Amino acid sequence: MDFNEAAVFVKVVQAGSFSAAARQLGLPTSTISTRVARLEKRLGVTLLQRTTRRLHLTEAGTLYYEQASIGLGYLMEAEAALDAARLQPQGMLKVTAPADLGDALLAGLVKRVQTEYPDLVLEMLLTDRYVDLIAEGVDVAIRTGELRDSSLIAKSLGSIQWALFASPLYLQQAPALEAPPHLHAHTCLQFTPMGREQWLLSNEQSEISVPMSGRTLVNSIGVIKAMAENGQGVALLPTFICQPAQRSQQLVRVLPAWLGRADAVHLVYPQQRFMPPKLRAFIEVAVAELKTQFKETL
Amino acid sequence: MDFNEAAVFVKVVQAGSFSAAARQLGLPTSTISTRVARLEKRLGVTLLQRTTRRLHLTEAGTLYYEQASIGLGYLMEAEAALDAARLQPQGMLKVTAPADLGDALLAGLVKRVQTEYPDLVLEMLLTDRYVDLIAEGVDVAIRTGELRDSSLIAKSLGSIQWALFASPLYLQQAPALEAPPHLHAHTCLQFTPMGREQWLLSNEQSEISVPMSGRTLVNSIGVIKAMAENGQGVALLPTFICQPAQRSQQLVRVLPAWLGRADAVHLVYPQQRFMPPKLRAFIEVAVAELKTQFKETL
DNA sequence: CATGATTGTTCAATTAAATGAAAAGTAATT
DNA sequence: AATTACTTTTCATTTAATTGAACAATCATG
Repeated sequence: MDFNEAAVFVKVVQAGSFSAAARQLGLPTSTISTRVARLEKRLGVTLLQRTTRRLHLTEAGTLYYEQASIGLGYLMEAEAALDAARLQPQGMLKVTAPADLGDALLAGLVKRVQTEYPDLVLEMLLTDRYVDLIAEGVDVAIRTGELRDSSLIAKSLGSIQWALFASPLYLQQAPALEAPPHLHAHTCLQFTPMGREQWLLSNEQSEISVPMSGRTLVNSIGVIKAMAENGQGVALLPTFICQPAQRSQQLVRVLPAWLGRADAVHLVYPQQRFMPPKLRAFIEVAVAELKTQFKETL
Repeated sequence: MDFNEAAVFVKVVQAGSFSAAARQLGLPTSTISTRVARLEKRLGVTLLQRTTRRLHLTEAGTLYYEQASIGLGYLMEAEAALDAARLQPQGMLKVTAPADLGDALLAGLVKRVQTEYPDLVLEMLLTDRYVDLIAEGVDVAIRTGELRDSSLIAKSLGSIQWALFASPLYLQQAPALEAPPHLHAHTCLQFTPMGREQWLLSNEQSEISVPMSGRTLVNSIGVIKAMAENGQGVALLPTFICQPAQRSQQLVRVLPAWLGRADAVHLVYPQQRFMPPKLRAFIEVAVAELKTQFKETL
């Protein structure tokens, strides 16, 4: 079954002659002649009666032409629809990110992307579990930490710096906190994925492991931040998330010379032959927006 | 633009894998792979995301598939419609014939054709003028006399024998009519297309030309026959047309040893690669029916 | 964990299609 | 009536597509 023969036949009918069809299709007349003849042979009917320098569609030709031309219209429509979609970023883009990346950060990202590309629809999938992008039909992920899947393309966004925070009220009432070992005398608000046993802190000279009592563990950075603001203890949190609370003096840095770990942040997406415009658009905006939020990776 | 690529792509989607599509299409997997890749390159988009031994239709792929599969459906429908039409004679068949071939003969022909092929619709174009079959969209002609267009296929039906007829009543009252020269004493009812000047008559030994007075000329065989039956004169008419009148003794042969000309009769139709079923059916029945009506050609 | 089966991709050899040129036929123009 | 222009068809040469085989990766089975 060769649909290109049908396409040539339909064009011949529309153009009124083999020669005119050849000109319109940019093909030699011998190609037109051969393809129509081949179609007639394959179908076992005469579609065009051709003598006296003129063509006459046979009844079979008319029957075939009516259906075939509609079909070809759809096929061309299919390509036109793709062309239209390609020229501007539009449609649904599905993004996955860690649930605790920070509401303000994600809200800001969505706002900026959709301001620049009004036709884009974003579906954010915030989850702590590993997401298989291809299997789940997710276009792009924001991932922190070490990357697992080497078949994906990764684009660095910087890194998340963790640091110690507490409220001024808490610090007024609490024992002195002048070095990391003093933390064992304080209420430590632990982020469960960070680990239950210890906090690793470092300064320019050294690194220290502070054992944790494990009394307060929450797997939500937002809840831990709120508890810290309420004076319920000392928290180890991403610095970029606490910046607004620092400005309003609800939180202050504790032991500022000592830092938690730094987690790399990447955009990751599947390798594919042709980059969809909406994905390219999203990546461009996300990089511009998020690089300002995270610590520059050295 | 290569629609066969689209067909392969659509089949891959429907089958769920390249390998399954290859089996269903009877093509090697390398052909499937190459054609889909070529389609993606030509369209400039990724239609299928293919990793981990599974396929995922991209959004572009979905967009394209929806339209393309409808289009291909129409194209296959076009072929199916032709297949159905080919298997039984049906539809309109346009036949041209001389206007004066005889109502009974033509009525009989139409009746027999349509009895044997109930789905055939016959349009009879009875005319004296030359009909260009292809230009006028006529499928087949019954032609008498010498053929003009050698590009048509001709199938002999026999020949029309012209002979002298008159009513018994006329002959009772008229002068003796025992040899062709006696005709000048009679009223000769002339069929204009036969010629205005003379009647050519022949027997086994010789041929004679009888000059005509030209007083009664009509270009309708039916009218001449009716006049002869009314006793208005002697007519030179096709024998097959007069057989019923002979049986009822309204007409009798005059000078039976002397005959007019014999006109060959043919079915003629355009040469074409594939004989439409309805034309083949008509020819078969027309030959069977008409050969019994005309004198067998030696 | 090793093996076999299945997937999709790539490449050199084979096969098929496309093409330019020429031919035959017809219509339009001079 | 002769010439020119245009049509469609055919064929040898050129070009492109198809294919079998091999490869790499993954899944299912023992």
